[in-house]
Amino acid sequence: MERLETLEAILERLRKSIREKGLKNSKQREEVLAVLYKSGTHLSPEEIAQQIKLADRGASLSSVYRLLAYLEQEGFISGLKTNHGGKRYEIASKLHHDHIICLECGEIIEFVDEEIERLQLEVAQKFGAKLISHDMRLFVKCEKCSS
Amino acid sequence: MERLETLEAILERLRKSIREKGLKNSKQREEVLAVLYKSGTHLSPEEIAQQIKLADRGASLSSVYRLLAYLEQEGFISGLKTNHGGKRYEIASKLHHDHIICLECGEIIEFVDEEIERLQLEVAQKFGAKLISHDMRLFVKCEKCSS
DNA sequence: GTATCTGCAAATGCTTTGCACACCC
DNA sequence: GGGTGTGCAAAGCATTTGCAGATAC
Repeated sequence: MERLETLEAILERLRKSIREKGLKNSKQREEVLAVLYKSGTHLSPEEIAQQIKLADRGASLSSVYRLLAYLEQEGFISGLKTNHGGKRYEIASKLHHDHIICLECGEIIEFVDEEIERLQLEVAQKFGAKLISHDMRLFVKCEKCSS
Repeated sequence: MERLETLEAILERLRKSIREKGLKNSKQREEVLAVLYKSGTHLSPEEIAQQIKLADRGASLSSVYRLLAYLEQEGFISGLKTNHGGKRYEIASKLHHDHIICLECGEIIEFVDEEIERLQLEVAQKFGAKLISHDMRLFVKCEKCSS
């Protein structure tokens, strides 16, 4: 999925947001965001901690959990519940998309279906409501797991 | 949401399915199903164990987990991951539906759009996957909250 | 300087598993 | 009677929390 911003632009937004809240920045916080940006996929907290360990002196798993919670709350990343293992995270600065999740191996596929998007708008209208956002997950048995 | 079957009919299906697999029935297994049928809502494993305790001699929490896993796999019930706490279960014998949720007042509207259902099947197929189930929530500002 | 952030280890919450006994077919 | 099912207690994971020391502003 293509990106909407450069990593540097996102980090600038992060720094500004931290400053405005009177918080303090840290290398670890930026690293978590950078790792998610570079990977482009959905990573588990464990995987993120591993990646940072490679790139740098590292971040403890508990810090990664704390940082992820903060970054998600601030809208820099978004979490996704899987059926296999725990939550996974991805950078929020991507084009809108929905998810297909394999119930057996946990693989995640991103997709957009314009027709469904249009129908969702219609459904909301039919009930006199204004559509703000949506969350759609298709749970499947993927190609690999079927063979 | 209205029910499609009586409890007795579901229990009959369960007994048949158990027989065909060469398994053995148990009071606890039927109780789990009965509790979910009667409640009509989403219950946690803990709540289910509590309910059975009241109605009967009870079932241990670990058995409830085992029974829920079996019943879900066999399609008698369906699990739902919540944001806080663990999984919750509901009887599968309800009409399928999705949810429209108002971000302001929290109102929940149930709906089904056959066209979207069809497209979801198509999307999964396009990726070579077999659709098992889906979860779709439309977040809106409802009619009342807009005026 | 001081409030926030970090790492560690222990605690927590939900779920699963090993084992001995109970029960259904 | 033999194979399933059950309850109990212990183990397993993912996640959270308390605390002492490190660090950013």
